[in-house]
Amino acid sequence: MERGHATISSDEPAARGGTTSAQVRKDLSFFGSFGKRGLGYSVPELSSRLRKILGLEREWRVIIIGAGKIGAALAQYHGFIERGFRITAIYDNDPQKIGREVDGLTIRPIECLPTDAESAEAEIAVIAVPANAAQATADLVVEAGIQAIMSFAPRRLTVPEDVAVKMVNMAMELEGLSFALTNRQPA
Amino acid sequence: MERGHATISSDEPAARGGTTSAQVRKDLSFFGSFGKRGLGYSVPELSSRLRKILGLEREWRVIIIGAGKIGAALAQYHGFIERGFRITAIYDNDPQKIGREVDGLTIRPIECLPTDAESAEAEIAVIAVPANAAQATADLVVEAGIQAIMSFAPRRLTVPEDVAVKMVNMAMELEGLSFALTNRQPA
DNA sequence: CAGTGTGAAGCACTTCACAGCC
DNA sequence: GGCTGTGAAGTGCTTCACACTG
Repeated sequence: MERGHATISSDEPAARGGTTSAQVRKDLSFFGSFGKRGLGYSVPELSSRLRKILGLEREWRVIIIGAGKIGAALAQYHGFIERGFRITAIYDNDPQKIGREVDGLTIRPIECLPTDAESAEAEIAVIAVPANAAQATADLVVEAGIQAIMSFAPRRLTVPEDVAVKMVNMAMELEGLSFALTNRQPA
Repeated sequence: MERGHATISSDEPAARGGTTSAQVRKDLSFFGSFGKRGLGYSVPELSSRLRKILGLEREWRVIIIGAGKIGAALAQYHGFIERGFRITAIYDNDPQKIGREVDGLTIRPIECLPTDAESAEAEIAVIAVPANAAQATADLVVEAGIQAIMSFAPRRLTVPEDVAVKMVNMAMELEGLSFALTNRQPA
């Protein structure tokens, strides 16, 4: 953060986040009021409160399903563990891939997921399989008792409402840029 | 799509997209009215209109900056070319990486970007560099005349307002799931 | 009569503005 | 005096509902 300020006021994170100070205060006040009037927010306290609220005090176990380009890249990406997300397993259904190692993890057959889940229960599943297998995979994951899914497949997933889903679709993001470029000046 | 319907009505894409038929009609009507009352929308016409609106009729040239885990994975990911986004170059500043090949592309030194840009102008830049280099990279990209950026660095980028920016932050997505899991039942 | 196109109502999120506290 | 916390006003998006048309 800033060079060791013990306290910050709402307009600084606002500027960073591209929003307004009022917004920041409203958001924070939703969880209670832990700022000091005339002073701002104590940085250590704010940080610890937010970590608690976001559930970042603990480590989450993440499994990756699909050891293709995206799945493998995620498994190797060390940014996750730094943020408290430990990848505990990676699965695929391709015999060619099963048994290979990715960043210290052996790719396991997807059939193992249900039994694995009993012993080493993971909380989050990353779905990185082809679009047409996405729903079946999601069903499997839900069946295994996992309640949070991040999916890279460009398909809306149908899951019970107590399961949280985040979709990431990079092609769609690019299409957003394409739209922006197209509907600006005529190149 | 559905098995060869010549026409669809607003509630079908609505269901797929997880929204309502009214929403779909409003969105489409923003660009003009090309549905037939009592019938629906002609699939070929709708498709071609949307492709035109989104700017997907042409191929866009994309460069990737940063040949680390994420950059390399993107370069190898063939989903982009299928959607009309051709990766034309990949850059890095690490001498160890420069000259290596990634999916048929030779990693080029970042210094070449300005001169490359003159000859083979790309429209979209993907920034996949460490967070602390993101802003400098963005400046470089803007300097080179590129008007659309997709960034994987967890930093807000400051760019001229005629430059479109899309941020992708997977750790933040995971934090969203963490929040959802934490603020559900007490596990 | 099925299904679009669209004003009008409803709703949620954002910004304003200011009393209250440090 | 500075800055939070928060009702009140404002703004834009979403849903409703229905006249209209092929």
